[in-house]
Amino acid sequence: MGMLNERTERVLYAVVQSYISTNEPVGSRFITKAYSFNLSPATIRNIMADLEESGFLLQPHTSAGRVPTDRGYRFYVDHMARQKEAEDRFLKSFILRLEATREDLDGLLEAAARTLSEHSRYLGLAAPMKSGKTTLNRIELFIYRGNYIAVMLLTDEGLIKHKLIRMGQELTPRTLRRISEYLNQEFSGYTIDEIRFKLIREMSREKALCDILISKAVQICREALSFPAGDIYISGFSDFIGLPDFSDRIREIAGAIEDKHFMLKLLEQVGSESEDVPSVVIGSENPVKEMRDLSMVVSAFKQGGKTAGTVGVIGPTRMDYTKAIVMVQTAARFITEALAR
Amino acid sequence: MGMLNERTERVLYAVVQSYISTNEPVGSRFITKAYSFNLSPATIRNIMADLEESGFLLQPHTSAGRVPTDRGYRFYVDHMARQKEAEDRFLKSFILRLEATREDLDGLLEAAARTLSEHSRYLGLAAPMKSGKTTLNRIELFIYRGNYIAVMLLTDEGLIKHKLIRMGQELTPRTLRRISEYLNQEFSGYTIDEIRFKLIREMSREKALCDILISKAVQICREALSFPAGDIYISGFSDFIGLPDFSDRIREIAGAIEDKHFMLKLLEQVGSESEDVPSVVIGSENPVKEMRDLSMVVSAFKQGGKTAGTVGVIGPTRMDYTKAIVMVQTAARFITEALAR
DNA sequence: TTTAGCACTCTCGCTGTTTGAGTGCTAAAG
DNA sequence: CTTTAGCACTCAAACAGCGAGAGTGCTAAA
Repeated sequence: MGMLNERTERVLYAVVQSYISTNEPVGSRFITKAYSFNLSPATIRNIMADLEESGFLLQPHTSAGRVPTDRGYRFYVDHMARQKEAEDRFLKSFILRLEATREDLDGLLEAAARTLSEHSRYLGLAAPMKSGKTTLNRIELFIYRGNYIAVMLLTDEGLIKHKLIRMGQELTPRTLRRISEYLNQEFSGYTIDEIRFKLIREMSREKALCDILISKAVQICREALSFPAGDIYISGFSDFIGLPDFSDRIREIAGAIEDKHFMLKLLEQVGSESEDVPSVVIGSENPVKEMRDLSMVVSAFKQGGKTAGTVGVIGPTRMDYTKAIVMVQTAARFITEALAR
Repeated sequence: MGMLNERTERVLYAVVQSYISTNEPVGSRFITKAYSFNLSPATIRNIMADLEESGFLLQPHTSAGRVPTDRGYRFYVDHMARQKEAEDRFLKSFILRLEATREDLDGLLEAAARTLSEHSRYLGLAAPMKSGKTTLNRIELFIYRGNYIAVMLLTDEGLIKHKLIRMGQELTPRTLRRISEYLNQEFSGYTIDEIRFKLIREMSREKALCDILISKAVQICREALSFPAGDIYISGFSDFIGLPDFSDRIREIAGAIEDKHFMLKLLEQVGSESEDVPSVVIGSENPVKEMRDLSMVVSAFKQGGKTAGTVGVIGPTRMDYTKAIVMVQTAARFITEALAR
């Protein structure tokens, strides 16, 4: 599997790199020149034929150059050496950008997605952990315009949500305060999922108790927790869609990207396994079939030891993996660090 | 200007309608058949030649059918009769959809944009009034994780914003409450713009007073008001971009749409004049040059007599104006009504 | 094992041709 | 004076044929 002799490997690298930057099938002659092999085109052809046989390359048609297969990219990614200098240059502008936005998690993630996309020209992504896993720090309630209640949820992770709830009748400030105290006492420190669970139990008990106050509280909390899908920041749409790779299928891909729910699930599925180093999913490896000819580089960022969300990049299979990996990794690290402060 | 004889007008309508639905240049023969004129193609040709001379139609090339000019669309829009039945059908599903989301303004607008785009297959837009014009209902502060303050701003219009602010040192709950009281007393009932103005005055006075409390308060308020551009809900990206009209220029258009700041300014510029009936901007009439071959239908919705925001649709110049106008109008009315409750 | 040489294949761009839709004009008919 | 039939004309789009060029695989010599 990982067994290619030195020379063959070099040829594979050359093909991948060249194809990544030009998007043109690459021929034997070109390789000898551009990568200064001391070999004749014929020899390269033999090597390429071998590489094709073992599934790392393929020809779009008989008289064209070779193009990497997904497997070829995979080999490239798994064996390539890190480019240190790219990292440094990127790191600087990245930190510069993010440092400027000392906001809450949302602001940070939005900036991350944008920076990622601007530097890569691919699609930049950032999303906090599925909100169910976040733990509630506290919940605040106010009366608003008589018969509405404004709810503000704060989580330990810096995520903030608000919601307006319409009430049947008006509540006095005093009742509201009591409700608020009850909710905080009962639910602070639990994750949203746990709270949802507890709420269900509470609902049944509540009937028995017939305590109107608690009933109201539970009702408010239920409504407040009925979030829409969850946040995800996506940036770089236009550059991405302008890429020559998808001149057909634009519609389809645009549709997938616009569906935030879908993207979130995608991130979640791919990012789950990642540890310190970003995970790379190449074309056909993608579990989601709509994404079969796209690649993703995704990494998780943490807070207090726990995974707190994901950042990443989506691009064509011929994306610049070296750069993408470095960028995503830097981004994840930086966010982790920023959250730790 | 509005002087075309009955018959000529009918021909113009036929061309516009046909072109809107097929996106193909329309010929004389086709018109006679499809719209059952009791005239020969030759006659129609003469009429069309007249229409071309007066600038309502043009030929893409000599041997092709005619296509409406922007002026042609304009005439069509200004003179067309309302289609009552389309309205009713749309109204029902629209209300159904929006009724389900009894949320705050944000939720309402998002639903509106989506409904608009789904029913039109164009780009659906919805945005609240520029936040500077909204009036502050109240401001709430809490301590969060020691050295952060969570700020929640509520406006009279149902707009809610939150922000996390990092403080140099920790504040006691008591100080915070006093700050909060000060801010509410000082700023409630003013518009955000006014508050910004007052803040500047306060800043200078503050130096003289040397009151640390007020100083802190002002600082917090300043930070809290440093919003990003403002919200706008855009929906239907993928359908829109898949339209055959922009198969080239996709990149450019996608770029413009992605730039929310730009879109917001666009809406503001176009929507300002609209009263009860949506305003229609056709292609070259657009003040913004990037949008010169797109059309927009925009309407404002109100709250308490004042304009509270805008909804609209963007499509190709050959968009279905009848439908778009009815839809946008219904949407605006419905939102106005929903806000009144 | 490498390489030169050669025949072969296939895309791409160019050219010319045909087809068909649609026009404008003219002259006859209403 | 208006409408219409007829006809010549124009042009885009579709198609076929062709040559050039890039790239290959194979064979035989170095």
